[in-house]
Amino acid sequence: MTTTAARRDRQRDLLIDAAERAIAGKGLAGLKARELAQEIGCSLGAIYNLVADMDELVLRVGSRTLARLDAALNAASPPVSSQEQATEALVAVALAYSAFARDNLQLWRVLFEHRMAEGAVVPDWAVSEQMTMFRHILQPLGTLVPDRSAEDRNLLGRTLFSAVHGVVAIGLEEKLIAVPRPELDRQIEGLVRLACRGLSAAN
Amino acid sequence: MTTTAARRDRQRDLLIDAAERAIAGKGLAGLKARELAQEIGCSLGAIYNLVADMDELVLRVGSRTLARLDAALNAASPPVSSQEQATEALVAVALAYSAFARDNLQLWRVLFEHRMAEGAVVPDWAVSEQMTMFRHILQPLGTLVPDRSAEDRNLLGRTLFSAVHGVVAIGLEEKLIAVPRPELDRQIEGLVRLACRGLSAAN
DNA sequence: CCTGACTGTGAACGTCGTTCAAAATAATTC
DNA sequence: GAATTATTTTGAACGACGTTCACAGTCAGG
Repeated sequence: MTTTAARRDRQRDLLIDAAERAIAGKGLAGLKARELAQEIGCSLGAIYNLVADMDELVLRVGSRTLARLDAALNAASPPVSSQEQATEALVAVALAYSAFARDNLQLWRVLFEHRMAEGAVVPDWAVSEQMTMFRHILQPLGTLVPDRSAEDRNLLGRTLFSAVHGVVAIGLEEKLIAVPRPELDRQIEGLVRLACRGLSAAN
Repeated sequence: MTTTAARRDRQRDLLIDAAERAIAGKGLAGLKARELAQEIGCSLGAIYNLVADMDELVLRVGSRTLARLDAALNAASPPVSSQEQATEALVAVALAYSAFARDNLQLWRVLFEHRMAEGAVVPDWAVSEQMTMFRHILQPLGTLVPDRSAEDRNLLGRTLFSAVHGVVAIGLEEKLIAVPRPELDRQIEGLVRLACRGLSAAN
C-alpha cells in the first residue's frame, strides 16, 4: 500500500528526471512545462502539485548537479599532508571541475546563468549547497598556507575557485573560438600551479 | 530633406537607446518589444523594419557595451616599457574591468549570458569585436614576457583575462554572498600580481 | 454506500516575440 | 500635378509560453 504522499514524491522525482534530461539535451530554454507533463504522463496543471513553479524545478535540478559535482571533486582530491600534495590536489580538483563542466555543459551552466523570477528570493538550502563546493579547495589550502587566518583562506579559496571557473567558463563558451580540451587543461594546470607557487613562497 | 533611409537609421538608434536603457534598468528579461515600440513612438510591427529580431537588438546593445568597455580599458592602460610598468598596467586594466562590470552590471552580463535563438549563428562582426578586448592584455604581456611566442602570449592573455573575469563574475553574483568592492579589488590585484610575478620569474 | 476532503484535468488567461494583409505614405512616371 | 507603383506603417492575429482555476474524478473514514 502506497500513500498518496509517497506517490507524489515518486512523481516529483520523475519530473526532476525529465527536467534534467531536457536541460542536458536542449539547454535551459528547452525546458517546457507541457513537454514535461507529457513525458511523465500527467496533465499540465498537475505539475504545480509537485513543484511551486519552474524556478523551483530548475533549482532542484541544480541541486542534483551540485551533488554530482561534489562527488566528482571528492573522487579527484585525496587527503593531503604536504605542501606538494596540496598543490597536486588543487590541480586535480581544478581539472576535475573542468572535466565535469565539459561533460555536463548545459546542466553546469544552469548553476550560474539561471536567474530567479522578478523579486523571488533563492531559498536557503540552495545557497548553502553552493558553499560546499569550496570545501574541496579550502582543505588543501589549509596545508598549503597553514599560517594564514581562516578568513584569509576563505577569500583565497573563493578567488582561486573563481579564477579557475572563469577559465573554464570562457574556454567552453562557443561564442568565442572554442579551446581544444588539452589546451584548456594545460592553461588551468598552469594557472593553479602558478598560484600555489606564489602562495607557498611566503609573501 | 531627409531620405527615408536616414530616418530609419535614426530611429534604429533610438531603438537601441531604448533597449540599452531597458536592459540597464531591468535586465535582459526586462526587454519587451511592446515597451520599446511605445517608447520610441512607433507601432509594434515597425520594430522589425529596424531590426531583424530581438537577438539582433541585443547584439547591437552588446556592441555598444563592448565599445564603452574598450574605451574604459584604454583610459586605464598607459603605454608600458618596463616589466614593472607592465605589471602595473595589467593590474590597472583588471581593476578597470572590475569597475566597469560593477558600474554596468546588467549590460555587462548580457555580453556573456545572452544565448542566440535555436540554431541562429552569431554574426562575424559580433565575434571579432570580442577579440579587441584582449588587446589591452596582450600589449603589456608583450613587455612582461617578450621571449615567449606570440601564440603562447595569446593563450596566456586569454587565461589571464578569463581568470580575472571569473573573479569579477562570481564576486558580483548576488546568488552567493556579495563581496564588498574593496575586498573584490584586493583579490583581483593579488591575483594579477601573483600571475605577473610568476610569469616574469622565467619558468 | 455516503460524504467530505483531497487530486488530477485541460480549457482559459495574460504575456511574449513574430507575422501579415491591409491601409497609409512616399517615390516615380507621364 | 495627376496617376501609378513601390515602400513603409499599422495593429490585429498567431502560436507558444508559464500559470491558474472551476470542475470532475478519486479516495479515505463513518
